[in-house]
Amino acid sequence: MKLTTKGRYAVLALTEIALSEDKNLIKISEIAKSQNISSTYLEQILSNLKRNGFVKAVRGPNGGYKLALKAEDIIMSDVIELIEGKIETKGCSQKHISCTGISGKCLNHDLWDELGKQINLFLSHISLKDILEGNILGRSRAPILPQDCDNMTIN
Amino acid sequence: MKLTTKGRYAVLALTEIALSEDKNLIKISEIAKSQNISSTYLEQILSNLKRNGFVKAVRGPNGGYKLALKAEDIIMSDVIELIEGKIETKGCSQKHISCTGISGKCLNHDLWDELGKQINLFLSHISLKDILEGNILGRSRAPILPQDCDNMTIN
DNA sequence: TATTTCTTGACAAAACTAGTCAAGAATTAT
DNA sequence: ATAATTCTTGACTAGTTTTGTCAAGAAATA
Repeated sequence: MKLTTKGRYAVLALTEIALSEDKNLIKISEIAKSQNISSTYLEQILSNLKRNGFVKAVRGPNGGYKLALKAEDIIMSDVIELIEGKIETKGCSQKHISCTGISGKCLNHDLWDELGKQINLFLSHISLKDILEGNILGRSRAPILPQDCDNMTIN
Repeated sequence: MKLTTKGRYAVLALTEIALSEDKNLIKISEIAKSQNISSTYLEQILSNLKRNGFVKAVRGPNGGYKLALKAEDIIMSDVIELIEGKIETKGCSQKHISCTGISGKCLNHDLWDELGKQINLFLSHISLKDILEGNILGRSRAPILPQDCDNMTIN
């Protein structure tokens, strides 16, 4: 599990691209200047977003980037997974051996699995449109209490 | 935001220590062997947990570690924050300058702030006791929908 | 045809992770 | 007291990852 500048720059760039939709195209250099990011570093990130269908590029004079999808269809969990890789955590250090501690059972996998699920669940409910509209604050939620679990199906 | 082996080893070690509570003390070498972790590396982690009041150490023959708190009072958000540092993410790359993009407003801070909040909220509801009892799976929750936010107070 | 802009891949400094190692301090058993 | 055991602390290090830079090239347009 990690979140580096690369993931943040990706969202930042998408936001800037979306905000320029009226002008149709925005250049890497414009995003880089506006956000104080190295433009050569941004190239890598945008190139990746392009290869995976989030944005489209136009070369040549007056070229630049635009969104390839509608803002509401650009989901943060997809973007972050593309740029940062899958959010996954192993609960114990066993690599090939089956994972059993003194207890005879690894009690830790569940924690990290569920945390990963929680992060993904959160990000999968947030689109670029939500960001543009400032619809983010106050959305996090406490987990379900154990006593509540009994009568529930697990997703 | 990050989660490394150090954080996972910490939880793993706490679990092993808790499971040995009947024997009262467990040695670093026992945990290391049982979980296939370098014992010299574990030393650093347990030393840190000790300095911060999560476990107690007894030196000398038949020495070892035990919990300094009840399992239900060892909260995962505290443990992870101690070992990994604060879960915090900056939404943009501006360092000293006030954070304004083309939009005149940074639309990204909210996303990372809220994600950090979500992670902390999740981990703050999970104690070592929950882990020992296997009470973790199925606890993650979808975020609150934007339209639901209007009538709610933000925590 | 020249200029602009994206494209790709190689390269590299700095920071971080995941350890190792060694000297020492405290405790207990003998 | 002494030896053995166990934790304590801090310095050190190899390897990986992050965060970039750089250069050569391809596509589009004026």
